[in-house]
Amino acid sequence: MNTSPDLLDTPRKRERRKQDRPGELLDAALAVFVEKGYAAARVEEVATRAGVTKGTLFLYFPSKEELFKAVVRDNVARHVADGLREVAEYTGPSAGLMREFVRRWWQSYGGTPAAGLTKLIMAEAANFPALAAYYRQEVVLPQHELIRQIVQRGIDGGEFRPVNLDAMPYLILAPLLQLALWCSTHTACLVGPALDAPAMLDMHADMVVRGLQVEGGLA
Amino acid sequence: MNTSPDLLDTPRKRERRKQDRPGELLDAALAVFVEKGYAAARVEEVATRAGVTKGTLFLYFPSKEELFKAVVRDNVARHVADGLREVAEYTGPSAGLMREFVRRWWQSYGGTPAAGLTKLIMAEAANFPALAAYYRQEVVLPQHELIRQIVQRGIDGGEFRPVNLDAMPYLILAPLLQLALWCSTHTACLVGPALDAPAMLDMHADMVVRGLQVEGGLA
Amino acid sequence: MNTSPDLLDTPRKRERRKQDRPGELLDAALAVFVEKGYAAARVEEVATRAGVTKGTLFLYFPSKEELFKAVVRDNVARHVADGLREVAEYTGPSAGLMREFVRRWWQSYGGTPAAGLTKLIMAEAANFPALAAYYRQEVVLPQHELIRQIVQRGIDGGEFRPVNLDAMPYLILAPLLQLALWCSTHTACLVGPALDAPAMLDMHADMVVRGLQVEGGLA
Amino acid sequence: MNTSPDLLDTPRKRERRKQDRPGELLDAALAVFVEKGYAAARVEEVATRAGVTKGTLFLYFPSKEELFKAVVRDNVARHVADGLREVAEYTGPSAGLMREFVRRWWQSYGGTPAAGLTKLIMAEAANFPALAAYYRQEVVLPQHELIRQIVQRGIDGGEFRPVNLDAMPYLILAPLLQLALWCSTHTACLVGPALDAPAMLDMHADMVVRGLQVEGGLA
DNA sequence: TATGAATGAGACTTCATTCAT
DNA sequence: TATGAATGAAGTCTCATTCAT
Repeated sequence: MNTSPDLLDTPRKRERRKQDRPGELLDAALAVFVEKGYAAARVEEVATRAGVTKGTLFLYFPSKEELFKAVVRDNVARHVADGLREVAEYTGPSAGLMREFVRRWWQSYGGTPAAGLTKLIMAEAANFPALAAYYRQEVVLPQHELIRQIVQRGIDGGEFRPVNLDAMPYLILAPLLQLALWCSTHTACLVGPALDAPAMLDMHADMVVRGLQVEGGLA
Repeated sequence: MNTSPDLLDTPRKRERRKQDRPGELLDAALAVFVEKGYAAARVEEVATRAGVTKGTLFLYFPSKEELFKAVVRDNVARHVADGLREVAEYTGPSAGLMREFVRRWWQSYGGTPAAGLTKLIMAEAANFPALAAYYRQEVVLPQHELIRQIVQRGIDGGEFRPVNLDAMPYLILAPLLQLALWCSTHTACLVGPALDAPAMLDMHADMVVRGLQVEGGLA
Repeated sequence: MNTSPDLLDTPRKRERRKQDRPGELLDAALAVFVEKGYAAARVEEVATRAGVTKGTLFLYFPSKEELFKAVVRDNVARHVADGLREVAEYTGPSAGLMREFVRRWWQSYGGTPAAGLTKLIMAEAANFPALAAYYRQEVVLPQHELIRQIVQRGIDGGEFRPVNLDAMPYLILAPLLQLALWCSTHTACLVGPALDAPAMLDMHADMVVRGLQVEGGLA
Repeated sequence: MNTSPDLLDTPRKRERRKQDRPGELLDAALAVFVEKGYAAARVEEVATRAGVTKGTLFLYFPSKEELFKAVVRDNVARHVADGLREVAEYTGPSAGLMREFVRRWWQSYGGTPAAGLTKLIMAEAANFPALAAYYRQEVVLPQHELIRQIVQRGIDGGEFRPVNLDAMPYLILAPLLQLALWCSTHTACLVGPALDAPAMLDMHADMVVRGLQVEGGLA
């Protein structure tokens, strides 16, 4: 009957597991959903990967659909704007800022398991319009805004040529998204042996910067 | 009582239908699969959209899976390398060739219903590895090769700077694929009001060409 | 408008086919039903074996069930009591009569395609009680009666020992029915390499006669 | 609050059910398959007779076909050679041995629900050749061998006349099989009011023994 | 909290039957 | 009479969800 004194600071193993359950389930669910797609994913496989049984999963999430929504929210919340805002504090040439953005995007999102969300949301947009809208609001729009700001900064500083600001987010994000997509899919079978992500990112940043710089800018 | 002379060239209604059925079903199936994903698509909806009943569909395709494969093959066969090869005969500056490629890609694939395949294949790659391999072989690799050739041509002609040839296909295709993907998804909910595809394509081609041109090239 | 004079005695080929259709369909149906069972038999296969299409079959028989009933009636009508009655006119020892019965039964029923009916009726008795009753009335009971008469004749003549008349039909028919059953099923897989039917029949008749004869009868 | 001491030896209701389920389902399936035939049997009826719903059945058997195979194997395993081998230890006249064999065959197989298998296998031999082969190997051949041994014993002992050993299994088993078949089918409709099985068996054994005994043997 | 047996709605698929030609 | 495309009822099977333990 003795309650151990460390109850509060050092939860016993059992309890820690309990607290981790939702997280473990969400991780497993993300993996399975990304791999199979929403409809083809079986809740039993999610449960198994999380080390519990089907019934247990339903103690934490009332339905497959809610589990799916939680997966999206969890990963969006986890990564959105994670370190991106600090980009605002960057001082230095806009070319470097752009390269920094690309690097950080990959670090905090594209290279993480959450990148699979991109494919997932894309594939299920028609089936879960509310979720798509949520994703757009929380992920897509902020990223677009950030990119516009970066480009505007370059133009204002005379480093970049004036361009249509609205197109840039798409053109800059597209290779990043596509790369994330390839990496989260069993890449090999679709695009071939090992994509060298870092090299690709550098190349991409390079192309973007060159494409934006004023003509003969560095001459 | 006059036996019309066109009895032979004007097939009777029933027969005409029979010939058109597979095509109508494949079109309907493409639409439903793209919209819902493979697993969430119901064969009954495909049949209904094609104007027939469930049973009829199985007269032409032995299973949902075979229907899916047929959809992929039909659309791949329909568009692959459609007009792309003629690019090879292009004479003139490589910058113009690149712009021509982007324009044609959109015309013959990205802007067609078949563009939905991109999302479909991506989402189902893990569930249908054989199909993914087929797609890679017939669609991905030829496109990559073509892009490498265009860039190489530019480099050889002194118009483009030397770059890592292997990265270029990904960087050039990514915005095209992403645009196709956005357009084939109920775009509005994900990326917002109306994407101006032509403008985006021009901008993309522009960025690519500038990113590749030798420094101060036109100076 | 000239009706050829031989219309009645030498029907033209086309017409003969038409007249034969029902018979050809019944033969094909018997074969398929025996091979697959009623439920597993597909009307299309029956039609194909008869050289026509599904639709044509339904011009002659309004439903699968009616086709089945027709098959039973046709074969029952074809073989029942075919030559058996004449047994009644037999003069000579009852042992010989018994042997003659066995021989004729096989000739006119057990060895014909109609023998497959036995299995069919047995298997479908519960599903088609009316048919089973019909078969019992037209086939089973007459045969039983005949056998009872033969045995009674032997007893009356002092050749056979007095036995329970009611059991004899079963005991005498069982090996015949079973043999018919084995022969109509892909025999090999069930009872092994080639059953020598004639030898078996002789042996059976021999056993029956010996089993019936008065003790030391021929001594 | 008293924890009953028999907690371990009296499984909870749920668990007991779980253990019994396969057996209950197999029994129900045997009955339905025998009654309707494989194709006409509906899995839902099997489930209902076992007191569960459709879905539950598929928890224990992955498909209708596997259920069918399990039914055959279960019943074959249950009865094959059950008590028949002990016949070998029999000491006494071969006539008595033969009568004993007939009695036991009925006791351990013909008179049990498993007897329905005979009809089932016969009817489905063409549709399930592997199953037929299995049945032949495990049931038919051992029985044939046993019968040959019994007859041989009688011949060796001078009790039976020399006969073709290969025909005897068929002739001796045929009435037994046929009787089993009649009893497992709604007998009434096919062979009439109540077959007196015991009397029939005695009569059969009697006929066989008389048919085999050396002429004037008992005189 | 965790289990896992049980459920039943819903999907794919088959095939007897119809009917325009 | 013959065809064969089309139908739709019915059956097998899956899997999210429930609930007694």
